Amino acid sequence: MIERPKSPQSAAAAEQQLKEPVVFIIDDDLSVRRALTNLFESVGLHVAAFGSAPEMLQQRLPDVASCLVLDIRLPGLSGLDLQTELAKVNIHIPIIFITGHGDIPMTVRAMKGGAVDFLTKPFRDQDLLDAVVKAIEQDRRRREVAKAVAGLKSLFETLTPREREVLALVAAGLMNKQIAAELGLAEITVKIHRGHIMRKMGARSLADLIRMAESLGIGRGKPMPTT
Amino acid sequence: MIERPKSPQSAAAAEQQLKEPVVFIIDDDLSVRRALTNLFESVGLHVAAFGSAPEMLQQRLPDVASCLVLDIRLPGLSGLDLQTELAKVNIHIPIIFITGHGDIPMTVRAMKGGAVDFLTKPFRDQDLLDAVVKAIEQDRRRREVAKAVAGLKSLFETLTPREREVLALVAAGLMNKQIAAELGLAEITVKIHRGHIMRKMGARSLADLIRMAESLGIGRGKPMPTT
DNA sequence: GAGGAGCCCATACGAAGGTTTGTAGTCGCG
DNA sequence: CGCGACTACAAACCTTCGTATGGGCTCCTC
Repeated sequence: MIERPKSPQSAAAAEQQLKEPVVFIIDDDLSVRRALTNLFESVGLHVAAFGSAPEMLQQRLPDVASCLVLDIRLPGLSGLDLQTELAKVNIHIPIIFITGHGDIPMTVRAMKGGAVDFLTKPFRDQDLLDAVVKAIEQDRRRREVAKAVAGLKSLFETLTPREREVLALVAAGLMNKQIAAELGLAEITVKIHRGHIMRKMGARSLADLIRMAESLGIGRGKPMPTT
Repeated sequence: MIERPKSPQSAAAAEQQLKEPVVFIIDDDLSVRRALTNLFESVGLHVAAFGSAPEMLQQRLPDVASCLVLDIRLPGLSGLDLQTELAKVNIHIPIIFITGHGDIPMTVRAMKGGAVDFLTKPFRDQDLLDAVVKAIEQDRRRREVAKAVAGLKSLFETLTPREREVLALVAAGLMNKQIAAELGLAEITVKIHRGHIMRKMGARSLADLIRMAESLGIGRGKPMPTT
């Protein structure tokens, strides 16, 4: 459950394994990569630059707030394609597109796909920096929420099947005797399950438990769009 | 609390006061308005068309699912400006932009501002219809949620100041005796307030009440981005 | 085949939640 | 000034919750 890779395979991802945000760059033009790298490093941001999408996809993405500065026009897998791919694999890194020759449909598709910003060359360095800072902050918040939910999920998984059933009915607001009837149990049994649930979930009050269940999409909530 | 206007002041808004969705159109070109109106009416959608933004702003917007098809280039108040204005006044109608001469920055601004879609002329009728249908569905869902929250709010407003304090602490998961201590009351008094709260809010269980409090941003929730 | 996990239940008891009935003080308003 | 609201509390009573102790069953694994 707790896994912590100790042998980083990529130099790029390795050095900022800790907590510093990282800006990923994908651009097939080396001089652009260099310029962007310099720009970001000049404000103290860590950078990992790649010449193509596949190069980046091979990497183990570090578990820190990050964003991706992406040229929309790339040989092979285009920027938009990469955006689609990442979404498919459930990687939600915020993307900032840059392009020299973009058009409106491309822009619309990118923004609909959740892009943070879309800049046309030439752009002001400051605009890109602003977008990057904003994107990283957004990713940081997203990761916070995701981590919290993941924590809840792992707690939930320590529950036995029966306990999960009981939890669902508790979250629905039924009384112990109603839950017992529903599941064909004695009330005392429900109480015991309930006690286990509270302890395992680390809930300090019913209000707590209800909110946890809500976050997990149990009882009355609709399933979350995942991490 | 229940208000239902019976004297519609605008013909346009009047005829679909009931439940049919409405497509608003703003375009300074009469022929475009006509064409779009025909297009939408041909698929059974109600339409209200205007030649400029102020014309529409004067209207009483009907309380039904709707969307706005907006030319980005308008004399006076531009489409983007209107989008900004509407956001300021807390009107969240989904907007579909259409334009003949758009550029990417405009597109980005529009999409960042929450636009549903951004079409460039010439576009396929079907694309516009798809966008409109999607936008209306989105608005319908938003209105549902907003209505539910508004209902909760009006219930909450029937609570006395003291009852609200108690509710907050209940939602935080405190026991009656703790709430009593916190507020300098006897436990029995808290129980009585609690009973009133349950009845006034129409909560059928504590789980119910907790979720209501959550929706209202009470206890542990963060304030919602409003309606 | 001993141990553990998961499930079920009884008895017993104390703690917490909730209602009813009745009392009482303060305020503001018509 | 009387009435209604909001507030607060007590006594009495019942329900619901929660836990502890102890017992029993099945299934699976080491």
